[in-house]
Amino acid sequence: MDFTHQKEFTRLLLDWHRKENRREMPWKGIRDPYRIWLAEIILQQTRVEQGREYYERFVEAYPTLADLAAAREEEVFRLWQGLGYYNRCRNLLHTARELMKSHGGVFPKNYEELLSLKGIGPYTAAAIASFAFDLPHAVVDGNVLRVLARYFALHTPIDTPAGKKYFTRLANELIPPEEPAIFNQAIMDLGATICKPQAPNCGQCPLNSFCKAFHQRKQEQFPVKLTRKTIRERYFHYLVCWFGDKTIIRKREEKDIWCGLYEFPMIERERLAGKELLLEDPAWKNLLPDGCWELKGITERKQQLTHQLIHARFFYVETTREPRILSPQILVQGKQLHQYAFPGIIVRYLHCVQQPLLL
DNA sequence: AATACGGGGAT
DNA sequence: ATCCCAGTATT
Repeated sequence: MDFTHQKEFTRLLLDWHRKENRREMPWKGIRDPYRIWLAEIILQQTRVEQGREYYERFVEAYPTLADLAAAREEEVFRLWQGLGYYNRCRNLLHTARELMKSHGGVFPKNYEELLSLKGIGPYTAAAIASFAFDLPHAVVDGNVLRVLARYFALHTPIDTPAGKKYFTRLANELIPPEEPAIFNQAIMDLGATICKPQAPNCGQCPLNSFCKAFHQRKQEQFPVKLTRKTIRERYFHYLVCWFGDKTIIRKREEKDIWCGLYEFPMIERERLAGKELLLEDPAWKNLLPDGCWELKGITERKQQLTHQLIHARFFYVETTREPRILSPQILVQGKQLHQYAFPGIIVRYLHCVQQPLLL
């Protein structure tokens, strides 16, 4: 590959990082691979400010890999509640246990073995390899893609496997083998603080004298993406059935959104449905024996996900007889609900509507 | 190669 | 509303 001003890129970036502001983060500069790993998993597709408190929470609850591996899954998911991308949480625990069981509780010290672990992809493997072990692997995240696409004015789309490979190879040409961690830290800091997605601060960018996109005043046109978007609309109907101070929940195990979280008995339909149709459905009818229940209220909420818009309708019902639970449903007390992790749409519903029952 | 997977902040 | 965030797994 032939790129102009490669040498200047690395030199100016490191010079800038040596003197300029660095964002303060609890995981910055640490060498413990466990905590680096934990931070990187939390930060996948997550803003630093959103992830920070989750990191603190996890370090407090599980100071070491062994502590995390020994934790109950329900508890770990409860700590993760609200962060999104819940497979990260499942893989986190899986890999913690895998490391304790098959690796003597020690992180592998090379890129390939790190990459083979569940939940660790190219970015996270490079982050652990460089930050914990000083290995010369360049991280390639959204910041890096943007900085490189602009500096070299590269039209290669960043959101394809081929594009990722292309930018990864470039980043690995630029990284100085003697201080990979500093380089990785610096390029992400630059992307986050100066080479921002919108309205980049090119005027005070340390690289502006060699930045090809800036020279063309086209910095906003990079990076190039193959935009595609289809939003699916879904209609969830929840039965919030109270028998005294107890209600029914179940864990979402299917391969779908919110896998691993809990929810109320739910019927999905092509469109919003009324109580007449839903209460005829065997799934709910069997839970509510004739004549001993009463519908007390209906609440609607929406939640926008990346590729789905969820319309939820909550049916608040009280019964005078104990519902006939079918596995994997469970009957829990309202005051125990806080032990389980729920999707945001349910958390907000409970918070606003069901306060007295939760105490 | 395309798609799914969350939730929140910034504009 | 739209974009994007210290990405990864699956099909």
